Amino acid sequence: MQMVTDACRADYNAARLAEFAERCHRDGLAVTPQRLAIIRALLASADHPRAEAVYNAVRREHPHISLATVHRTLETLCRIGEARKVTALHDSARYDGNTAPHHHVVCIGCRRIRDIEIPGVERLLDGRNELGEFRLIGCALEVHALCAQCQRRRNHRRQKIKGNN
Amino acid sequence: MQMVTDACRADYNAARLAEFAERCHRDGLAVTPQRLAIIRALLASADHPRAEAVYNAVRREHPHISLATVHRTLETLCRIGEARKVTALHDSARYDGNTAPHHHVVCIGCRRIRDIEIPGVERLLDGRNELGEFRLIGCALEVHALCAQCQRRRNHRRQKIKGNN
DNA sequence: TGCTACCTGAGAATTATTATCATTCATAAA
DNA sequence: TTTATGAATGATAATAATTCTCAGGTAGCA
Repeated sequence: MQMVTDACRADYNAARLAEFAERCHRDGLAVTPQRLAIIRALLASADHPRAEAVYNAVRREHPHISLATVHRTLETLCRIGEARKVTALHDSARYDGNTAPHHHVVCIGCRRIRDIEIPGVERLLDGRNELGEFRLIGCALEVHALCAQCQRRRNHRRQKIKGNN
Repeated sequence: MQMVTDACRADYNAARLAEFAERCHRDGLAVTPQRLAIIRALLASADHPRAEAVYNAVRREHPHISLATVHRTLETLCRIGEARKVTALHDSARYDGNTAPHHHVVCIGCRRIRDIEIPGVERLLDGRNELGEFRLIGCALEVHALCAQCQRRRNHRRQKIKGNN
């Protein structure tokens, strides 16, 4: 596992950059030096940085870059599928009075949440040594879906990739 | 599924309130009208409300309650296990340049994130009709664990339930 | 090279949450 | 029942993360 040499990683990152540029052209997005620097910083970081960490990394090359640009660009990268937001679909904390073990379905359109029981999720983690020195506490499965209402809505006005950046 | 009558639900909620009061006494927490109102509002809401929604519900009975109290109390409920935070362990968005399908381990102590491959998660969702009118997009499994460093730290200064509320 | 729409930087605005602190109150002991 | 005391609350300030606004700049195309 993780037998990735530096050369291999460099090749992968170069491929990802090319893919990014290509996708930008396809979607009518400009390939700016800032965007390139931000995706490079993201690819270079082994952890899962927050916007500010990316900002600090990029600032070494682009001392005048704005934090707002980093936020905007990271969201753009997620929208076009060149990055993922690790943390949840919600910008504020949601609470659940149901203390029985269960999971959640979240509508990626309206962000509504519904409980769902999915037996066997915990069992997938049994005897997995990838956890290494981590001691397992529990897990939460977030199912991403589109509710009926949002399906209809999307079918009408098809959302454009370009969005409001 | 969901053949829960109103009477049944009322019984359950009453039991949960009693459980809450008992747990407060055990942990040295005061059973205040505000706390009772907040847990009642949480139990009564079918969705997964944010703090402000709970605030608006509780305000009907307690017009003078403070939003800060609602935030504090919801966190307290989570701490003592009478509620769950649906959304993630992080207060700010984390981004991941790895676009290959994978999941995440999060340390509940230091909030560090690590990628993990867990085959078969998606398969658990195949042919599940609980999704109903939701159209499946994907899913994200967040494994909660304690990293080696945080395990050592916790063994030293054992965390107390009462916290700093 | 010039046009144009998109992108960026700067900073204000917004939103969510937490901290501070004086006052009030729940609890338990007298 | 009264009283003492530490904890909880309300009001508000502070902080933190993110988004908005808009003037000026630049990528990409003709």
